[in-house]
Order: sequence, then structure tokens, then C-alpha cells
Amino acid sequence: MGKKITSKSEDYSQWYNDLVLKAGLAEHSAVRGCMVIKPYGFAIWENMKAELDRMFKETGHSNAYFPLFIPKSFLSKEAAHVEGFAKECAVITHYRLKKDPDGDGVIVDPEAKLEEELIVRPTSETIIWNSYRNWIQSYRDLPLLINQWANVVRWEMRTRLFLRTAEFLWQEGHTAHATKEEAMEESLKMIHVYADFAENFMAMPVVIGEKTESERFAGAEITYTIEALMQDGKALQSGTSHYLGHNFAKAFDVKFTDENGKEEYVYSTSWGVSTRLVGGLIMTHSDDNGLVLPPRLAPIHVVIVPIFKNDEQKSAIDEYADGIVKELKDNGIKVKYDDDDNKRPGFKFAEYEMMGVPIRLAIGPRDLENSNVEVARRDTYEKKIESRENLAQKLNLLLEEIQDNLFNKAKKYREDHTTSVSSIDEFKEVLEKKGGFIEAFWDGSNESEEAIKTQTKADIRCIPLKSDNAEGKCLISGKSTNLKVLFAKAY
RNA sequence: CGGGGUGUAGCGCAGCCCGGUUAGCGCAUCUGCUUUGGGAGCAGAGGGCCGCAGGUUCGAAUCCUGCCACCCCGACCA
Repeated sequence: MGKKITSKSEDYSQWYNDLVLKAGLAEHSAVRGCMVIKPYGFAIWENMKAELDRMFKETGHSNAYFPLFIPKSFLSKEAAHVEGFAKECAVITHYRLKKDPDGDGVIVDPEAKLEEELIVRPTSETIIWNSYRNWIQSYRDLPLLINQWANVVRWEMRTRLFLRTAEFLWQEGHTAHATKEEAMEESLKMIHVYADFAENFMAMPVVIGEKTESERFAGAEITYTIEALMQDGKALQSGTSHYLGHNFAKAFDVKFTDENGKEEYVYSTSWGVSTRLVGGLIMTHSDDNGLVLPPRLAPIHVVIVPIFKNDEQKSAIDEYADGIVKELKDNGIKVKYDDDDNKRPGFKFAEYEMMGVPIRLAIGPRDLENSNVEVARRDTYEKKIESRENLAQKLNLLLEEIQDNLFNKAKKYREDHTTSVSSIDEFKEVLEKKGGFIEAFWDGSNESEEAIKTQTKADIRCIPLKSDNAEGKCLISGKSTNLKVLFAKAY
């Protein structure tokens, strides 16, 4: 592991890249736009996944798996949907290679052309709804609440590790309901599940809101979003949930017979979060010394570093540490004892700071003598000597405190970087000097939205669900409106 | 996909402009000894298709052409 990463203040993008690489989260692969998620980064994703999966099941959903490939014709069944994804689809045209007759390599066998091309899924609505047609006949089959964990491909022009890669991992929920009310409730419920996860596990405060028409998912009637503010003042769309109305039911002819024997189209929703969340996690808490992880998602909660001068001391510390490791494990703390003699303590301190381990214990001869340990927090760098008594209990409390502190710090940052403005000049000034979220009134028109976007490069992140319904004047048109929306530059 | 930059040992770089012995340096690695409370010291050793493919030349890391990848800035997106 290298020594230093670029400082945030010097170059935020570079800081982010350095951090992802140096902390061993991910690296670039041989394939353009695709990343290799390394074990430490994947462990964080697995922790996210485990918790989200639990939350989905608690809200009545089951997992299933649908194919990676989608017949081209499926994608074109829903007009808005095709248009939205057409520009970034990978297409399979052939199914066989053969030896290059003119060389050593292989070439695509021109004889093995597919009759109908297959699309690598950018999202799975179409292939799933094609199955749902057969699954749903009666109101007794509803609601149908399915989630899938999968990879998807969106051929992006410009990629960034975790934040935007050509292939990414995500979950996509796809539900079918008998009534509009129920489907709308489901889409709202799931955006709240995401918000709950973001705030309570990632310690990343989010604003729940609705997307404007122009920012809506291709094929949705309503798109809800959770928006988080990163440390550089830019917003990150971190999860979305869509009310799809009848759009996919009609496109795939999915009808059910209701209690009265009448045939009706079903109402649907879809919702997803991706490995982008890992990027959000990094950019919410980390600093110039590396990653800072909230305990609830950290692969390692506590690392123990022994400090010794000779074998005799080492074995005494080993014994002392073994007792601590056992006690912590028994109390649900994920602990690592790093007794690697090739690295000196200072090196390890820096290394685990880079990796964002929330708590570090150092144990040396002095601690042994007094039955103490040195406890260092990653989030505040605070160090203190604690007695060995009830250590697991103390550390569990400390982990909770760190979790809370990270959330509160991030929330304060967001509050400090959310500014209300009443004129376009003020808007531009705030955006340039301070960044962050900007609250302002909007008349609801496409033109005004566009105008602000072209003038400022910031766009409407969402119309927050929590609103005071106050009246004000649109920044652009000056018309009276009660739409107070959140603007920001976005990732 | 447009503009700019980069690619030489696992990592970070020098060398390239002005072609010419055996391609260097720092970190990391290996061996040994000494060390260990914030990124250790000394001694020795190993490690290179100079991004890939063509071309020019007696001779290419160096010059020319094409390609690939990555980074930054734009347009598009979760």
C-alpha cells in the first residue's frame, strides 16, 4: 500500500480515485469502463446487500433471477423505455467464434449470426414482465413482490469507479398490484426503505423526493429518489423507486381477473440501488488519510496492533490479545488481530486508517502491565487508554457513537450546504461560491427547468416530499407557485 | 464522442526534444542482522515484450502511422 493520497482540497476527483485504489476497494479492468471490485470493496457491498436483502424480505419480497439477455423486440415494446435506454445498450449478434483462417487468433463466425439480436440487460422490466404475463391470472396472484440481485450493463461514455461503470451490480425490485393505490404505496414504501438504509446503515443523510418529468425513469409515471450531498457540494442520486402505472402491463399484456370476474391490467413498480452506493459511502465520510466507514457496514470493526520489542513480549501480548479477540467476537464485534512482524506499528496505523477501520486498539508492554488498551477512533482520531474491564461492552458503545457521529456530521454538512435563494443571480452566486443544495421556487414548467440547467449547469434533483407548501415566485418566470425544489450540480 | 494529458519493474517516476555500449532512480519484494508506543536502519539479491501493432533506419524506449487503456475538462446517464 502506498503512502499518501491526493488531498481533497487539492483535487477532489483525484482524491476519490486515489482512495478507491489505495484502500483496495476496486481497480480498473482490461475492459473499458468496467471495474474489478476487490475483496475489501466487495465485503462492503456484501454488507450493504445483506442488510437490504433483509429489509426487502421483511417487507414481503422474494428473490428470483431472470436472464442477462433480453430479446431486442422486448425492449421496443414500451416506447419511452426504449428511447431511454437505446443509446447505451450492448448487443449480442453472434453465438460462436472460430479460428482465424489468416492468423493465430479467433474471429466471430459469420455463419453464427443470431436471428434476433440479444440485448445485455440495462434493466430488466421487459424480460420480467414477459414472464409476469404467465404468472398472473387472478387477483389471488397479486400482489407479486419480486426482487433480483444482478449485474446490468449501460454503455457509458465516461465512467468512474463505483459511481458510474459500464457494468454494475444492483438489485431491482419489480412488483405487480391490483390497484393503483397499492402500487403507488409500494413505490413510496420502497423509497423509504432506501432512505432508512442510507441514513441508518450508511450514515448518509438523504432527501426523499420526486423527480421532475424530464428526470424520470424511462417508462415511469412517477420516479422517487433519494438524493445525498457529497463533500464536494455535488448531489448523488443514490436510489430510485418508480410507479409505472399500466405502462408495462399494457406493453406485455399482463391482465388479471378481479373479484367481480372483470379483466383488468395490473399496476406495477420497480426500484433499485447499485454499487454506486459504495461511491456515495466513500464521498460522504472519508478524509485525506483514507476511507472512513460507518461501523454498521465496516468489514472490520476493530483492529488490534501489538507493540513489542522481543519475542517474550510478543507472546505475552499474543495471549492478552487472544482473550480480547475472543471476548469481542462473542459480543458480535468483527475484530482482526494483526501480529504481522514484517510491518511496524506506525505502518499498520496508517494502513488501517486508509481502510477506514472504525476502531484501532494498540497493545504494548505498558498496557499489559496495567491491564489497559489504547483505543483510537478513526472518525475523530481521538486516542485514549481504557481498562481491560468490560472491553467488548465499551467498544460496542463506541461503535454506536461513531455511527451516530458520522451521521450527524454528514447531516450538519448538508444543512450548512443547503441554501434558499429567491433570484437567479443569488442562485448562481451560491452555486459558485458554496455549492451544495439550493432551494428555490419553480413554476413546474419544462422551459424554466431547462433554462436553469443551461444557465447554471445545476438541475432539479428532486421535489422534496416534505414540503411546507409555501408560496413563492419561480426563479425564471416569476410566476407564483408552491413548488419549492432542490437544485444541485450532480454526479 | 470532441478537446487536453499520460502509458518505461508490483507502485511512483527520470531518460525521449537531439536514435548509438549492459535502460536508470525511489518505494515495494527476497536474504541476513539490528529494530518495533505513528509510515525503521544497514548490507546484499532478484525483478523490464520501454502500452500494443506496423513502419523508417546499419541501429528505435527515443522518429513516423495506426490501435488500446487510463486520467482531466465538456455533451449523455444510476
